[in-house]
Amino acid sequence: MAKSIDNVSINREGNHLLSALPDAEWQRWLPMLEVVDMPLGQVLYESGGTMQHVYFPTTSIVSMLYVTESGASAELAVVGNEGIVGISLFMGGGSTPSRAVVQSAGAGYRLEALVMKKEFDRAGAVLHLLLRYTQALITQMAQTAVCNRHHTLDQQLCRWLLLSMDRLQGNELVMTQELIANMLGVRREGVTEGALKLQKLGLISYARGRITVLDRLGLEKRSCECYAVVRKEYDRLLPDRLAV
Amino acid sequence: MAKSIDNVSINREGNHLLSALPDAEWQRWLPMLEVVDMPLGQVLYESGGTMQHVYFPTTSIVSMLYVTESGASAELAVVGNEGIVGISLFMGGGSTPSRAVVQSAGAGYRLEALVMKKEFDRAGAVLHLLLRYTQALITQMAQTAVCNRHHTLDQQLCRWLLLSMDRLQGNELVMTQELIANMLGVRREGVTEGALKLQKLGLISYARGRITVLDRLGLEKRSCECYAVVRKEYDRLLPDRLAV
DNA sequence: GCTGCTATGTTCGATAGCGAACATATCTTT
DNA sequence: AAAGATATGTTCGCTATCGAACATAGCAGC
Repeated sequence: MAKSIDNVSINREGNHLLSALPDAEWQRWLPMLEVVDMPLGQVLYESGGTMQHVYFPTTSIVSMLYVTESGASAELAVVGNEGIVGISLFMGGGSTPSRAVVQSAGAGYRLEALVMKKEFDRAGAVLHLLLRYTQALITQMAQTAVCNRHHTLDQQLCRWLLLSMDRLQGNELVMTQELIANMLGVRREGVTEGALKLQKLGLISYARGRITVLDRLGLEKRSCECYAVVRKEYDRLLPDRLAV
Repeated sequence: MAKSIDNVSINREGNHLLSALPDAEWQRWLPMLEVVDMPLGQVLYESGGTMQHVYFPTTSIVSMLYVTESGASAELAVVGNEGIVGISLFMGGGSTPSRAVVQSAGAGYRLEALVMKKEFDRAGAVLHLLLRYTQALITQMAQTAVCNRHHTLDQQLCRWLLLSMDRLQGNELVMTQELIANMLGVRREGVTEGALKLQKLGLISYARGRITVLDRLGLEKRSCECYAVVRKEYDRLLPDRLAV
């Protein structure tokens, strides 16, 4: 139990938005923040559904995913320890046409929707921090749109790996090619071919759902510009977050 | 001159965000709002550039456009009389990696950046209105990403025509196929072929940069779901706007 | 009424990614 | 050790879109 209390105080650094909070806010939020386990595939909110909580991932990654009428899917953005899941809560809509799914199992904090809304409406540092984060997220979504239009599957795979690695500690990613294909909105076979190339080049190695990045710079070189644009914009807008 | 004053009072209805303002705000803004002409191709802000004003289009349409390193372009969202150009100003970033270009000539209001920021930071109705609008815009960008991934050029052309028509009065659009191709991020020839099909079906007619929509419902049927999703979300989030 | 410019129409080979079917390999359970 | 499930590898024909080249048609200016 002492360990658990330790974790709580340590983990303030686990999510960069939380760690960027002024001390007063952090102290006020602390008793209301719940540590939650976020297993692979968990749906944090459904398309059009109202959300009961917002989530601050620490060791997990969450995808904002859109599923078309015909069943095809496409990731709009990915949220990890740098962000928050559920922006539509404070943006005023309360729901979005997309879905939030845990893409890489791990942990996070959650805060009740009502509490979050009240904190946001104090119109202080929290509001400005969250809006800056939202703009970074907008950039990611915009770049996803561009990338979907103009860049090859191989480039997109690199971009996706890099974005994901930035949101995790270590250089390993627990993720099948099937799931990656779902995120990118392409066929699994396409991801297999792309991954094979990257492995032959010595940039990554993988086996049955475990991908290890061996050469980060190599990936960046093979990626389209989209990764760097997004990365740069996150760094610019959220300078308080920890280096990754 | 009397006419011009008339226009001002009439034109409050020209932009739905302005018309949704509480009366107090409108009265305060009125002397600070500048009527501006917005000619085709005008760049309201450049990628990464700071903006001096925010714009409220009335009879014009503005595209948020991203241009890749290789010169390819893709529209992220379109803003017309329902919205505002320059959200990054109040979101906190001050700039974005995208560009805002006038896609259909017309007029609009503009407000000085500093004034806008001050008004937003009053944290009242203006803030909430603008954030709801921003969420609608986010939906449009998300749907653009999905559409770029999964839908055919023909479907996207229909979506684009419908989104544009919603932001203009009348059923005519002054726009060359070359420009449309730029927005959709495809070749001009592809747009020509798509437009030909639509014309043969009697859904539109066009000649040298003038497109007339003859059968709106027909376009909606040929469009992908993306148009309806975006439209619905705008209606949900901005219920005060005028019917189009 | 000619000239040039812009907008649209047409064609052809190339290619990235799709859809489907099937093969192999590794892990899990019994 | 056998059986099943899961993850990855491979192949083949197909289609939408691309890239490029060129043809036509309407409008603008001289």
